[in-house]
Amino acid sequence: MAGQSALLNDLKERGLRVTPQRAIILEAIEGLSGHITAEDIFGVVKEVNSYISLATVYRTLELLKELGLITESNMGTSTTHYALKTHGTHHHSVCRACGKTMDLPNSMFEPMVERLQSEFNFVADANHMVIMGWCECCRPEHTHEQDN
Amino acid sequence: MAGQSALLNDLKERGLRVTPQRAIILEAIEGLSGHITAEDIFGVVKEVNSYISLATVYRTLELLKELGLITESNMGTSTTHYALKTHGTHHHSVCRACGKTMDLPNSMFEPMVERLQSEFNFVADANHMVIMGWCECCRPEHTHEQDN
DNA sequence: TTATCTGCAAACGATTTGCGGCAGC
DNA sequence: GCTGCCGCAAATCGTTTGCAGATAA
Repeated sequence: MAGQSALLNDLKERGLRVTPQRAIILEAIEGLSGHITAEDIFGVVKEVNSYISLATVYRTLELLKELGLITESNMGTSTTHYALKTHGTHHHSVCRACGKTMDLPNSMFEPMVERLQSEFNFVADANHMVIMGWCECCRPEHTHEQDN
Repeated sequence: MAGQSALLNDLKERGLRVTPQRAIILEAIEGLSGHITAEDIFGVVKEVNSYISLATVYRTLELLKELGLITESNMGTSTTHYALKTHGTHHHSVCRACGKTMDLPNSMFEPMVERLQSEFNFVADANHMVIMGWCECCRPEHTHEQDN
């Protein structure tokens, strides 16, 4: 909508080449909000130009990761999910049984993040944390025995 | 040392076959403490009997997972790490830069786990959580801009 | 005996890479 | 025109699976 993608400007500033492929891929990433996979991006990209290869999508994701513009997260599947850093700080729960995900507010994690910092000198990557577990519907029996 | 592995007894009780392969694999898992990979186990197993295949290691891990005797976790690499449920409740921080891991006490997460349960009806898998971030030595600049 | 387990090797899905050609700058 | 980028196809890595033979119960 802004005519020029914010990510694209970032590339220019750093002296990297702005190619049509990169423009299309970056636009796809900005269009698909939330946590997306390389295949999600590839799907959108193909509709714009079917000659762009999946390898280029991966290479661009790798680049954006290095530039610190996107974050990677593992949602419990074999596929890596990506999200824009600007997507805002929030987190996810993923049900191990049914796979359902929920958004969790940052406030849920703030106290823990602060304690990690003050007590362990560890700066948690508090952008897109993923907590595995079981949702309301899928609670198994062996979740009670957590008291050792 | 105990003559009979606890895991092995569990298999028997459930009417599953106790094969030499399983005995060797279970012993290896109990011998290697902490978070281990399929290859770690395979390495130990091979020294006892070099004919046991990696596929059997994976099949046994799958079985133990189904029985709820081990937990799986993703430590930020492409390789899955496994740990005995009896290993005790504790968690890990993993540095995205240098890969260093630290053990974190359960107390660090308890308040959060309780809030997840009471406010979201979500039972977190609070056995071996992994928090990605940056350790003392590797703190990058872009960890300061977390105030949106 | 017989259902379960095994080894092997091939299949798998996600991701990476080598290479020759192409195109931003 | 140089260098960085691309598409392609093959390689990689961790993990899974089909099958036919072996073996615990």
